[in-house]
Amino acid sequence: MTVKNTVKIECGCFDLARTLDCGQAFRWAQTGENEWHGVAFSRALTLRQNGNEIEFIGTSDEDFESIWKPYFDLDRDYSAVCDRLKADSHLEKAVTECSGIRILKQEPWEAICSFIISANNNIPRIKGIIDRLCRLLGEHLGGDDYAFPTPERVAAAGIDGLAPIRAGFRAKYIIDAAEKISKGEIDFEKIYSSPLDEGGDELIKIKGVGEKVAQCALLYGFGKVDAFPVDVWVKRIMAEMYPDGLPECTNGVRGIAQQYLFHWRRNQ
DNA sequence: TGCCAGGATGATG
DNA sequence: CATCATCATGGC
Repeated sequence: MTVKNTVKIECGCFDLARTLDCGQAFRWAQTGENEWHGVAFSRALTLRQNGNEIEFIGTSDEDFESIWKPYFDLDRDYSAVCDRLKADSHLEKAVTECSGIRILKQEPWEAICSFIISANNNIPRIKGIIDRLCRLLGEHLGGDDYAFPTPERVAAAGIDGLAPIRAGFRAKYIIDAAEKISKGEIDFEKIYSSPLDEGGDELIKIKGVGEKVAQCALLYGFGKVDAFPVDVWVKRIMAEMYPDGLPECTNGVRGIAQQYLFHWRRNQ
């Protein structure tokens, strides 16, 4: 029997607000001055930050180890990663001004679905659509918390069943993803063990998953920290910063660099 | 290549 | 107030 309690950690390079609200995950909401609440892996969690101290409220030691540690990428040395990124004069600004962003390792299906919804969309509405999807089809976890619905539930709902979430033209893509994944047509093990482009090819079998969504899913859903959306990176941000191409220093952690740049640009 | 399919939201004029 | 672009697409 697991006991719910509060787990406290000391962790530098972890800014709760930036990590939870930088456009990589869409299910966290600010509930207080330094307090956030959300659901991942069918578990609700409240987080509080005080300087370097982070409290994980309402979890168990087991869940902290098996779910939240990998979810918040707590075993990665972000100080080392950020130092490496800061060696690049262009990234330095973004990493310094937006310090403390960690890459969340979300559930693969949730990441795929979330980034399908992100196509030609904006963050407030992405959040709204996902919230309605979870309320409509997700398991009720008590209180105001709902799990992200299983692909089976979503597939069963069908395009018409998704009407209330108001996903627009994306509904048919969500259903295609739910169907293919619930039938086992997408080989998750292969994605985990393959090089980036092969994993991307597997994901692109899903309608609504293009090159960029595939890279997002690899980064946020499969922990492939070197994946990043080439188009967004190069054309939007890097074009001004890097007329001569990508900096070498980000090899190995490009996804992390991308997230810092994305958040930095959003705050300009 | 460019546009559009839903539509809400924040930025901007 | 109006108008515009929006984080990741696909089909015409």
